Amino acid sequence: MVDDEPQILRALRVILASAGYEAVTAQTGEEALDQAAVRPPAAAIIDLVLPGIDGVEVSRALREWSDMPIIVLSAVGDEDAKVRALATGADDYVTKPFGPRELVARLEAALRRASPEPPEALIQADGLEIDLGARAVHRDGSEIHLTPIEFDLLRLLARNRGRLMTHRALLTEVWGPSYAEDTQVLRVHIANLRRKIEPDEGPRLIRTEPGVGYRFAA
Amino acid sequence: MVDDEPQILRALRVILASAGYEAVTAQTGEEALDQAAVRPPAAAIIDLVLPGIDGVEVSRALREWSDMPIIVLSAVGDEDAKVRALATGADDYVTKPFGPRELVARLEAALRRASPEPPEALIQADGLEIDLGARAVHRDGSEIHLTPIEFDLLRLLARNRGRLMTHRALLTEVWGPSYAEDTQVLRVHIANLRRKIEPDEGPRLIRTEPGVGYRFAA
DNA sequence: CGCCGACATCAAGATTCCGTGAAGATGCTT
DNA sequence: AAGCATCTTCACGGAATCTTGATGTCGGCG
Repeated sequence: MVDDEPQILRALRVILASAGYEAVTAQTGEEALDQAAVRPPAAAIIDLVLPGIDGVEVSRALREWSDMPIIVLSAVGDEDAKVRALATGADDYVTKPFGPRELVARLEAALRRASPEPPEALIQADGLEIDLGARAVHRDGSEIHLTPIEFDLLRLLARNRGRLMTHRALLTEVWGPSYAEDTQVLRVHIANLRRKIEPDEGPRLIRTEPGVGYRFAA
Repeated sequence: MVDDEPQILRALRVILASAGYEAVTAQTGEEALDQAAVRPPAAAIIDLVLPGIDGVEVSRALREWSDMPIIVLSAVGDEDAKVRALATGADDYVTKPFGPRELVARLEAALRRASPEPPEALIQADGLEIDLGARAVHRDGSEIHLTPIEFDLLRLLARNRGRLMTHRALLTEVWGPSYAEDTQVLRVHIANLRRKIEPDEGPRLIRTEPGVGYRFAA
């Protein structure tokens, strides 16, 4: 949120906090751009009139590198100002005074549009495809059925490709901290997983590091 | 564009035509939904007060199967009405009177946000046809009657073809967050749905992933 | 060469989870 | 008030999954 009047910022902060959002504030455009660069927010609410660079310029600068929803606030209902802000890249233009619930509703409508669903990764290795989003694994086009534990294990190993995962790390991640010492159960599930995903010939995808843990081929 | 006053429709048509858009008009919500189903427009501008079903209901019905940008027009600046419309799925809410250039600017801001490829309104899989707009399901030309919950379940699964939907995701989407743990009721409805839509032979359309959720065949 | 630790594999239980029929419960229509 | 459609809850057999114990294998080392 960017506004040169601390009073407005306080009010906005209360409104957003009660709707479950965390607010980061700035009083000038420069300050806002600096903060957004350091820690990009999910959305921006920008007052039109600011000392130094104005709200439209801030919007334009944000749009250079970000798709975040931008809502411009203003006391002026001038049509030219609205058109200019919206054409520049703002998603909405709200004139003061506004109701707090309306602002939240407009913010949420903009957020809904901006991020339908973050794309999930697709990991590939030696003919094996791991679709994290669909929770599915394929080899040569045909699906391989994995049980929940097997998939969790594979996902953990594949996300840390090339890195060595200790017995303890695998056990605490998949089974929980209370299983940290139970290497027996880990061995069984690794064996089951290997039977399903390993290629018939060639080097193994899951390598054993005796005494330490397992590693997914790089 | 949907409005019960022909005068407004004419004005809107001029505004949009001068901005380079082709406008299709309707005077009631039912008419609008019919036209949208036949030839889906790129966006919708809907008056809030309509004879019969109102603008918010039209928005909700469109959202059942479409992601098109929706702008709600209204003479009432009531905050409740705005919040309700925006929460239902509208992208913007413009109060009359409005400037023509502002409307076009808001429309273009909404279009800019819209996804390049619209989601399919008719899903087909193995002889099964799911018409999201009409909330109807057919197999081999004959209609299959589904209860509201069954249709919502099927729609959610079919929209995420191939992706695994967890119990929690299905329950929170269809029943609401408070039902997130009630897997029992989910099992019963999945069974009922399967009885109605599954082919007599061959692999199942809805596949069970024990301990995790369900998946609609890819 | 034999022992030992660590691992892989196999084969039962043990446990959890799922499918299904049927019996209330609810709400709407006639 | 009765009928109807729908949703929810319960009970139980069966299936899928997980765990556990036993056995076999391999390499290092005294």
